Amino acid sequence: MKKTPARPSAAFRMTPQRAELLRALEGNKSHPSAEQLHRRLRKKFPGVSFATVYNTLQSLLDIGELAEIRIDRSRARFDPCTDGHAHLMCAECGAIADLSVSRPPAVSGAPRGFKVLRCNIEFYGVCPACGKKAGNKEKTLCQKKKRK
Amino acid sequence: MKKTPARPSAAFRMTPQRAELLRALEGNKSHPSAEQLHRRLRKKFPGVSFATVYNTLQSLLDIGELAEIRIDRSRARFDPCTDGHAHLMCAECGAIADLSVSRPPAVSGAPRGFKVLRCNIEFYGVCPACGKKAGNKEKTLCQKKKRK
DNA sequence: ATACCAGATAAGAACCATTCTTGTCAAGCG
DNA sequence: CGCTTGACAAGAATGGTTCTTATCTGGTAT
Repeated sequence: MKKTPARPSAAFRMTPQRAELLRALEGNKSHPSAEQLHRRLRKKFPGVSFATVYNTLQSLLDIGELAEIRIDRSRARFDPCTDGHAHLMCAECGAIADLSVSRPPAVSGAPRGFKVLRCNIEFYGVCPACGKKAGNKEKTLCQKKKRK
Repeated sequence: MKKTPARPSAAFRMTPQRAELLRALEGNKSHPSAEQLHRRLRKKFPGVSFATVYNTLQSLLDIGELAEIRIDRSRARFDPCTDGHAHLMCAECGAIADLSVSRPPAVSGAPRGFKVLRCNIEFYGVCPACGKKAGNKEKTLCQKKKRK
């Protein structure tokens, strides 16, 4: 007469597609976007749809096995490492690097009664490779770049 | 034979629409979205288009008179105060409050050669009003909320 | 075993903030 | 005055993400 728990508390159900997506994420330090993950997944499962990628990513986010990074204004990026580290993104090529926060920022002016749940720290800059390129080319080419 | 500077170095050209938008922004601590600004602007100029709002906002961003805030994942928010303060957003109602950073975070692991240009610090939480509401209602209602 | 059911998948439509395009207009300058 | 530049309006286009609908599948209860 129970409500048929059936699957143990609706845990993450493993499927071949999901396993491959997990494999693509495991230890991945490149902070891939949904599109990149979809491309990679399609190599093994040519028929896999974008919805499957988004659904799986959402499930992983729900169970806390994945972090969504919003440092890239034009699309979400994902990080299998979920400790609350900071990120540094190259404004030119979009590469994202990890940073560990050894000392959290001290803030003032926090409205009373605001319950803080999470903190994001993001840095924007120019990566070594792009910095080198900028040394050669004129800067005029890099100005209006908004999306990749 | 000069390149006809015409207007003094392409400065920000004032128009009634722009003046009204500036008025809407001046001292505005609510971090409005483009849509909110458009609504407000339409009260005085019913025919004003979204493109005008975006164009003007972009111009203001270009000349550094406005800051774009990305703490709200679903839309850009704007802040007439451009010093690099931090923000705190209520995950329930979307309200954004200001915070001043009295001590910048210390980070390690920064890749060599990365030239840092800018830093964002964002906090997410629950504002006093929503915290009170959550005390009454069940939490089940607030789970899937993604966009307003 | 077999029917059932929750969840997974595929395909594509829908959504929506933002950007782009096109044409028109106004203002400053020569 | 005509030219040039930039503002404006209207709407189309873009593109990442979400939603919908219709199967499919694998574990569970009977």
